[in-house]
Amino acid sequence: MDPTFEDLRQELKTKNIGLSHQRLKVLEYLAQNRCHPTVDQIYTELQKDIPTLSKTTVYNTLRILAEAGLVKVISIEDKECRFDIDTEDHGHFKCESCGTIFDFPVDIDSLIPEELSNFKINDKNVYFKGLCPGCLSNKKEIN
Amino acid sequence: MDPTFEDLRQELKTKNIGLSHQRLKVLEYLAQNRCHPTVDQIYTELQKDIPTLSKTTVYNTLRILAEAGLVKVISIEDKECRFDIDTEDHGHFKCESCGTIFDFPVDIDSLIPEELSNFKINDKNVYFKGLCPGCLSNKKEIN
DNA sequence: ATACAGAGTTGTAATCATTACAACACTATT
DNA sequence: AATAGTGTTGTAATGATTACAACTCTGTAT
Ligand SMILES: [Mn+2]
Ligand SMILES: [Mn+2]
Ligand SMILES: [Zn+2]
Ligand SMILES: [Zn+2]
Repeated sequence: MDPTFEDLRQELKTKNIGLSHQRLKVLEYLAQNRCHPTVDQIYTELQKDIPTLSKTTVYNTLRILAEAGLVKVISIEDKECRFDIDTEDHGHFKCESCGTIFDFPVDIDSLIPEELSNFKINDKNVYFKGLCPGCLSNKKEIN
Repeated sequence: MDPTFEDLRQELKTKNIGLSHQRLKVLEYLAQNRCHPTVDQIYTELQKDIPTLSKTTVYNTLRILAEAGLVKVISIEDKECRFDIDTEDHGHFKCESCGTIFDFPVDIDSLIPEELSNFKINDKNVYFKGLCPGCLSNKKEIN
């Protein structure tokens, strides 16, 4: 189900978006690191490969990919966006202790109420916050 | 169901939070303006009553109220927080054209999957984005 | 009354992610 | 070689939020 890097490359071509080296690298990074990275993580990692990379390019690329529907922007809070190559509907759980963001399945469409029948829905988000099992057991050990 | 201003005042007292003039005004504003205002909206409006009001105080107050569970912070995106006096579970729809945030009912608990049974959930959010009926019909008129 | 402590408020400066913008590089076409 | 178009880069601006130190207010102990 998860699209391969090649699938994504093909989709860019279809949408007439130039296949620059930097764009492909950002896309590849997202395809291989499905941990919902921040701009800074992407930038810092790719800089190892592309020493001249500019953070502006990362921002530009992510905006283009998001507009093309290839990545989803996740704004759980933090005023620091995260990016998800998985654009299928699913929920996110952010651990308030370790910061990890977990995916979980959600049948979002089943909860659209009658009241929204006259609205045009473009984007659906479900996210929870709390503590993950790992951090919960760490806490127990301390007590 | 909606708590009155007096209920809220009482709850502050119970939680040993000082009932300063500024705090009560912020609380009152939120109780009377259920449009999910921004810090700036709250600040600008209250300044008419309290000319010496500082924006820092608004930030401080909202943090205290949020920590006490009296208001809910909504971070739909925009890197501009909004505040909701309604802390019961419900969904939010943000119109991408006029910016209005609508409430809608959601049975959030019904969609918590098995996979999260070992997680401690502190905060649940559902929000959609798109176009509201008003903006949709405006668009039709133009075409 | 005076002094003192604690809580709350205020204004200013810092922080930090994001955006704007202009110069530069790269590629293809004439 | 000149030109145009696209993409990249670095720097400066923006804007919400936070840090911080000075000030005010109120109640209490001396
Ligand atoms: Mn995800
Ligand atoms: Mn609401
Ligand atoms: Zn954790
Ligand atoms: Zn609208």
